[in-house]
Amino acid sequence: MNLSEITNGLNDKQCQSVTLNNEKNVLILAGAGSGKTRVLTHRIVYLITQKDIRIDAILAVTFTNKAAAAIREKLSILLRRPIQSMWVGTFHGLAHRLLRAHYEKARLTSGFQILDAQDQFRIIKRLMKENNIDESKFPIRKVQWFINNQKDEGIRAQDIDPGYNYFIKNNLEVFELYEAHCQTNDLIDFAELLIRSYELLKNNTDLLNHYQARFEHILVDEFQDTNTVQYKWIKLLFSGNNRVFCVGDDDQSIYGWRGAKIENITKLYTDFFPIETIHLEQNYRSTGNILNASNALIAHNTNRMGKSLWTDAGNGELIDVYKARTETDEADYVISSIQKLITDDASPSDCAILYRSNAQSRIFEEALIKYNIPYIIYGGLRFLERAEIKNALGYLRLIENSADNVAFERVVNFPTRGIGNTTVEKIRTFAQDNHTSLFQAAIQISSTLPTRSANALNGFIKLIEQMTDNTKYLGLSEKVANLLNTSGLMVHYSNDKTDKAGSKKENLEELITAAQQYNHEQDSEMNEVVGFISLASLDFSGDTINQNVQLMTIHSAKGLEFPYVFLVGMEEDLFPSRQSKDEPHLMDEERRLCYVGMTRVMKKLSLSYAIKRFLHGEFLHAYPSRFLDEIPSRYLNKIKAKFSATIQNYNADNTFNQNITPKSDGQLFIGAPVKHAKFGLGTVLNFEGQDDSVRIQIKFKQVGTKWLISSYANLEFV
DNA sequence: TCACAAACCCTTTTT
DNA sequence: GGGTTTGTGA
Repeated sequence: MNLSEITNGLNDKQCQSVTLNNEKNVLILAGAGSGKTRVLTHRIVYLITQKDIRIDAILAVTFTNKAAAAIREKLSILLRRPIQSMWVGTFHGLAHRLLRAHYEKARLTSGFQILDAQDQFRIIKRLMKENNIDESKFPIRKVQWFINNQKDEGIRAQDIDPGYNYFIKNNLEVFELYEAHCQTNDLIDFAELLIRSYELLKNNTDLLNHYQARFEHILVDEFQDTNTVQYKWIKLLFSGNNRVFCVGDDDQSIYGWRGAKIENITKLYTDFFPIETIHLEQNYRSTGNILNASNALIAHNTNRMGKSLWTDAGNGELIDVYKARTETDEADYVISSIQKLITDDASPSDCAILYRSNAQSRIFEEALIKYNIPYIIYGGLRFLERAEIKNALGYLRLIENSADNVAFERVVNFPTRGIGNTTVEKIRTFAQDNHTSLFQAAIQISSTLPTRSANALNGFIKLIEQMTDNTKYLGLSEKVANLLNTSGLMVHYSNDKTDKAGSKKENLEELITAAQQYNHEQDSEMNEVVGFISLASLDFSGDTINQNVQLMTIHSAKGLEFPYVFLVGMEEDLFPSRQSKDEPHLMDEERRLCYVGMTRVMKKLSLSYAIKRFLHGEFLHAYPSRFLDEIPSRYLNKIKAKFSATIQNYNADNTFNQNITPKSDGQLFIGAPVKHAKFGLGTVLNFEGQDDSVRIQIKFKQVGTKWLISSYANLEFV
């Protein structure tokens, strides 16, 4: 590959960034939409093809799995060679990889498990209960928050001096209990992944030397989002003989509440001296009006490093600002605008609705259903965080590793099989006293229990042992399918009357599909099942290819772009959030968040707010967000009159995804009439995927619109 | 021990 | 409004 192939299509500044002397540390201050990910990937290609850097000498770190996957994909296309040995991933993913590879040195066993936020909450709750710490005085969420904050700072319980602070003293007590519990049970929470892998390297000089020598080039994306431990982690890996290439934008720092430190960018100048800085300010995404408005907004922040985006793309349309009477009116306005766009040939997936908090999604979801427009909501309760999925994974975990106590607790009496709290408490006590796993404890004490409990418990033990035997030689997805049936989960959710739409059962079926699609190669340090389970806790980004209107928080929209964006709920106390209004630095972060939201837009931005909103069970008066006042009105088109939204049913003949070719059997097409055993007659609205994983959206006459997996739904084309 | 109903709580953002 | 905990009766 020659140099011009790499720099082709890059502007001067981008080109300069990519081809900078490889003996230099580099900081790229890159504005929104200035092509920073592009620069990062092309830099890697440059190093490998022009400077003969080995593929496994590269370490590239990002924050989201989505971003890591995108970089990986781009690299394999550009380099046309296998890149498995290159470390590209999230901080959490790479830390996990390090811990798996060196678990003994990290004081872990090979079966250590990752705790997600829910698991962590449960454990803290139980520890507090067991130790008679009053939940009402010390809310569990706050305690959890305290613990995670300390860890994000790299601080352990032993490092804290509570002084005479009553609250810190109590939090600290739980922190100590929690640390001990996790250590004895081999549990690692998100923050622990980072701190533990940092300590691993710090305390093992030979290991550190090895990785320092191996990673000749360390590249970090979204540097403004690094927290203290992450920064220390990078600094530790930096020996002075290797080089860093950091990309960041201080105006897009929106994770301060999670411990991210913007100051880390400025610390680069001293800790990684000398470092070359390049500014990327030409924006390729948005129109002039949107950029000028965004620049004007962010200019209200103090302490910026200073940067102003520009474009040569022309002014484009003004930004619409819609004043709604209520949140229902707002939703109607947004969805009917989207419908118009679709009629004018836009794809639903070109449209995004962005909001400050997840709770705001519901009203838009309802309106989308009313208009019959396909949509997808990111965030909220993600697929793999749902109870039914976690229960299923609980069985998988227990079969894989009978010492997995978190999984044991989760499934021992689910579906209910007569093993009550009293019995579980006895098992816990025995396990604790004899330093054994809950499963082993259950086996040993079952004979000492009253007959009824003993029978129930023995039934469970037999079930797990049998499942372990029966699935030993099965592939991952068969394993999952098998355990769903033998555990009784499938039957339980099939009979679940509260699950009217059958969506829990559908989710379980989808889990089998997910297992089928799981690509094991990228986690070769682990066996297939462990890899899948870890993925389930670290990566919940589902498929992104779809034909749906995108709904998400502004936080999760970071790094993405959409032709049409509706930034909704622009009201004081909502956005900016009420919790931020008394603290200037929090308000600055809200403003950056607004800036991030606005700069996602390619063509047309609509802002909206309601003057009356039904919130927490009552109607509240709302005032327009201060951010609206901070945008000069010459960029705005204020729509004051009530939008006359007429609700029309979305016409299925007016197809919006004709670019998807139906399968050759010709049965599946948009508008096709189908029959489902349970839901009755319906019409195909949309579909995605291929072969066995085809998902079809159907509008049923009786039960409304649903997404079904065709291989399970047993659809009849009529 | 379990199922259901009533009461009670919260309510920002996420790897 | 909605998810979770608590209380009650079987």
